[in-house]
Amino acid sequence: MNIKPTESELEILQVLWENGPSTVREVHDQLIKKKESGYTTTLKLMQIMYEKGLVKRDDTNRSHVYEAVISQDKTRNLMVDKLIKTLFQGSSSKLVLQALGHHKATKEELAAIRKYLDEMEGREVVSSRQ
Amino acid sequence: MNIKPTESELEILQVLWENGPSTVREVHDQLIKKKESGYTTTLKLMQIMYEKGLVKRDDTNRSHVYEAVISQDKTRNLMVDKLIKTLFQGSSSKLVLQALGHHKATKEELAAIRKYLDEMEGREVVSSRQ
DNA sequence: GCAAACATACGAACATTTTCGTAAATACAA
DNA sequence: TTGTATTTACGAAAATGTTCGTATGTTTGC
Repeated sequence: MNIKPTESELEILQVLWENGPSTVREVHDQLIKKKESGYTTTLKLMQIMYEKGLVKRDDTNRSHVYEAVISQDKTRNLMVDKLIKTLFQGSSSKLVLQALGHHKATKEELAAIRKYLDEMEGREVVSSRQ
Repeated sequence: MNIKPTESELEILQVLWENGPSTVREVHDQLIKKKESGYTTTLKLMQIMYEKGLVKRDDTNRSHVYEAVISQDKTRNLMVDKLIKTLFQGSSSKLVLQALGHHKATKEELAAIRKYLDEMEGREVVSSRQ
């Protein structure tokens, strides 16, 4: 998959990931909560995404139902990868420290990260809980 | 600062951050190591960046010397912020786990992250290793 | 001084992305 | 049936980003 979604395409994918397969109308109704735009604009974008293979669609009914082809996880990975390459000299830990340094995380989140580090280093996870 | 550098602009900023204030020639010589392109293309881009306020320049000499206005750290933060907002539902820890999960980090890097977590949680750093 | 090399300025072509108007088909309601 | 609303398809304008040719001025070496 060599395809990098554009900004607008990402917004649409976001809706499809959250709400599952949707019609253009449904996607558009979500989008306009955030930003003014015409219906045919959303339609056109989704048609282009279809041509690109970013979404598939069921056109048995008059209102076609679109579904994301590329998963959120894959896309996240793609974008993180690019960011690390272009802005963090290929160092994922730099990105991690940047993210932790500038964005609040809850106790639970930090614990989750720590747990992940533990597993990664092959340590025994301390059973400090019931 | 409402300005989001474009892809090409980021490449130029990268060079300016690494090498400090530079002439168009110097920047261009770096860029062509990665990608074919004409000199006037680089020139034009840097002129546009100047108009946008992304760089400042010293034009006392014939070869103008350009310098990044926005710092690498600020830019990194900006981009990470956007990524977290648009793809990770505002959760920085999701981004962190994604980055750690899909990209190799060295032992030292992992240790640095752990140390950061320790400090963040106000814990004593356990010296459990040599 | 003069030509070659090098620098900036500028406009325009080109590419990509976004936006929307209009037409045609289909469903729906009176 | 007839008109109103909804949908897709399509083309093209508008907006943004990238690339480069050409003109013009400046420096350098002979």
